[in-house]
Amino acid sequence: MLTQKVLGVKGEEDPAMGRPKDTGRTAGAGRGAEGGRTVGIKDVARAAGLSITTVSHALNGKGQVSTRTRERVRQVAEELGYRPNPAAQVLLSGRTGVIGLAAGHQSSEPWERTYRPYYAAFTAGAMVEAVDRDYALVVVPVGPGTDLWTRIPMDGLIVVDPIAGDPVINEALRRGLAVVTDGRPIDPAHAELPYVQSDIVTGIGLVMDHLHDAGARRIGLLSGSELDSFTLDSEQTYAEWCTTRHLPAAVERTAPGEPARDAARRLLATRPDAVHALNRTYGEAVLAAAQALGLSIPGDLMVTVMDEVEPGTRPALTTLSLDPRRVGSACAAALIDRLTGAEPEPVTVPSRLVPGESTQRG
Amino acid sequence: MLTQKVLGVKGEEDPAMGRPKDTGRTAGAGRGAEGGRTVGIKDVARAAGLSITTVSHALNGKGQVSTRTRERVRQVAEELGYRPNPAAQVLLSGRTGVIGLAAGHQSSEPWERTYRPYYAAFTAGAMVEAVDRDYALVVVPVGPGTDLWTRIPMDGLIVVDPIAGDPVINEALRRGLAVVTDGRPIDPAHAELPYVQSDIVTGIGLVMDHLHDAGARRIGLLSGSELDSFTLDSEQTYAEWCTTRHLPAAVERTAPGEPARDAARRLLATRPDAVHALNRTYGEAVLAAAQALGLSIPGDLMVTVMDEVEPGTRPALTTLSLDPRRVGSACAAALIDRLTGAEPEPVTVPSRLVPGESTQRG
DNA sequence: TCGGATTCCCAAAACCTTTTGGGTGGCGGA
DNA sequence: TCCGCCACCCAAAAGGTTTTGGGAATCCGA
Repeated sequence: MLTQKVLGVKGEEDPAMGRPKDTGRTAGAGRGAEGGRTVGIKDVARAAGLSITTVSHALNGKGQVSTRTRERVRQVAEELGYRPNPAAQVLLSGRTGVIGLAAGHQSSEPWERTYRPYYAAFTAGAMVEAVDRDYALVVVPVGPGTDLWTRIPMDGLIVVDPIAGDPVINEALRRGLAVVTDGRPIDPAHAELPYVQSDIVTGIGLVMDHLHDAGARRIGLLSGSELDSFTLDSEQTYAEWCTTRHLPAAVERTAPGEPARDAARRLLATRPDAVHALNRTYGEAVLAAAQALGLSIPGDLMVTVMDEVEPGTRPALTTLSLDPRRVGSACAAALIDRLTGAEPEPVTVPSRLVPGESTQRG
Repeated sequence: MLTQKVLGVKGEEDPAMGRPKDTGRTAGAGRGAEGGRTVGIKDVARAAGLSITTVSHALNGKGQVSTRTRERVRQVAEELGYRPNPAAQVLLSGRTGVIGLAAGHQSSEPWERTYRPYYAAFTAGAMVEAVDRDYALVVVPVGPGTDLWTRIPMDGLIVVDPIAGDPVINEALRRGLAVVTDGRPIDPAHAELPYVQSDIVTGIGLVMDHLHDAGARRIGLLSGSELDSFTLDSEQTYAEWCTTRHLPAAVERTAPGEPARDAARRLLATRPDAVHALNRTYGEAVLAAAQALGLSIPGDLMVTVMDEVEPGTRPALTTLSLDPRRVGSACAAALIDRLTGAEPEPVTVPSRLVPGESTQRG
């Protein structure tokens, strides 16, 4: 009886399918040099015996065109397979319907970040929001010597973690693009830009309180060399927290190009009983350095990290999660608000603490 | 001593930064209705007292222009902040430097898939490949009633899991776009398209052998309602495997719109001792249905699933992983080959089996 | 039959750049 | 002195669409 089903599966299939033995070679279509030029509105007009104007009006429901003519134009256009050239429409209207997402720091290997969970989730959130509002999102690489993005038409740009004097922002503004940033712009020249930020102040507070409650008294911070608001605010909030509690503070930063593990080693040399790391890489570096020193976790050292966790899973390291999907969504919303004339609402997205084993003593 | 460091951090910062108390309101720039129109090549020509032609030549290093003039043009253009309008360049050259990635089936909620790990990894792979070869990647939503993607200029399109008579492919071809698919095109009309595919035949073989080695003799397959090559090839390979081994086969499909759990229940009613599920959702549905029946895993029922696992982690469910990043990369490469005149190499990306607890008896 | 209002349609400008195919003036050689 | 060549530059077309500002019929009432 089971076998019957399988036969059924085999038999009732579309006859079109065959085993994949054919090679996937290239086809004929395309705007190549071959015969078939694309059919333009001009061709439709000629075929219908009408003017270009009338065809345009008929197709777009704009001007005064008799119903009969309108219908005939539709018919002819359909037969010819006419499709308006998007590039021409963009040139004319100035509106592309595309917003860009600048991925990658000027200061770092641009694409390394793409793989990171934060970017992936951010992108997904921004994409959905954009599409909901009838925009497409193009993720563009930026970085030293990468000007590809300037050659692709777009209406606005989302810049993640802007830095002081951010060249991408400057170039975008010069081009007349609307700009929204994820993270407060550091540069005073960009202070007027709309932005979305994660609630780092509260988030760092959550982490520190959590560690403190777990018994930590010498909490170190492993930070980065990038001067974005996330890093700066994290460091500052951390410092204020320590000062308020009259507890010692130790910040260590990875120099540009330096392996995170070296910075982690330096930090552990200050003998902290807990460390908060500003991203996953740094967190792993702390773990590695701790292991090299024979420190047990969480017994000798508690570790927390800024990272993204899959919803519903429990991370090994206690994690401060920034909800990047919501941040991305908010960025896209703000940018599109700006493009459509609405005043973007300043947004602060709350972060949440996901406890893991790395801070659970006993 | 620890405290000193913190003071250092607070003190040596760029004076530009301040606490984030200012609201992120909108700025002034933009091509809005306000005064500042964008400066075009015409403005540069006028300012330099030259013709448009000469300016263009000077800026692009094309025609015969004296070094002195060339330099002066550069100077003026810089001062005016001239940037060529990408839309005009696209209209003229016909080349956008953008390739699209169609996300979502015509038959399914378009965005549901975006969140899936497969898409995320696929996108990342395609994006990196595209950028390496000086193309940008725009992820466009497709689905019933979604024609947004047709309005954005691009040179080619990657279609994931094409179905019979795929409307996206047809529309793309009609527009003269180059098309590459992830998964062999089902429709005979698209048989000539270049494609990249995962090695499903080998992959299913791995899964079935693995289950068989673990003692399974009545292996069921939980499949989907989409008629793409992934589904079809999986089912067919599965059926052939069962036939060759003279073992019973049971395939159950979720009807469109039907909760996966119902199909899983139907499948378990055939009393299999192992089930392979064609995606994560289906795998979870099998687990849920098994639990409802009081079946223990892997004791009473072994479960395998097609899914992506983070490299270096061990999944709970034994997983057939398709290496979507490589697939995405190969798709982008093939598409760009096609655009640049090269003949795309047909590619088959191997899949790998990652054993988990769900098939380890004893 | 004429004027005016309608109805339907069209020519041309505009969007911005690149490229083609000259055109102009100066210089050297004859 | 004249011719040809060279160096430098430019006008105009092309690319495909939308929109502006009419223009030519047609129809109605007077």
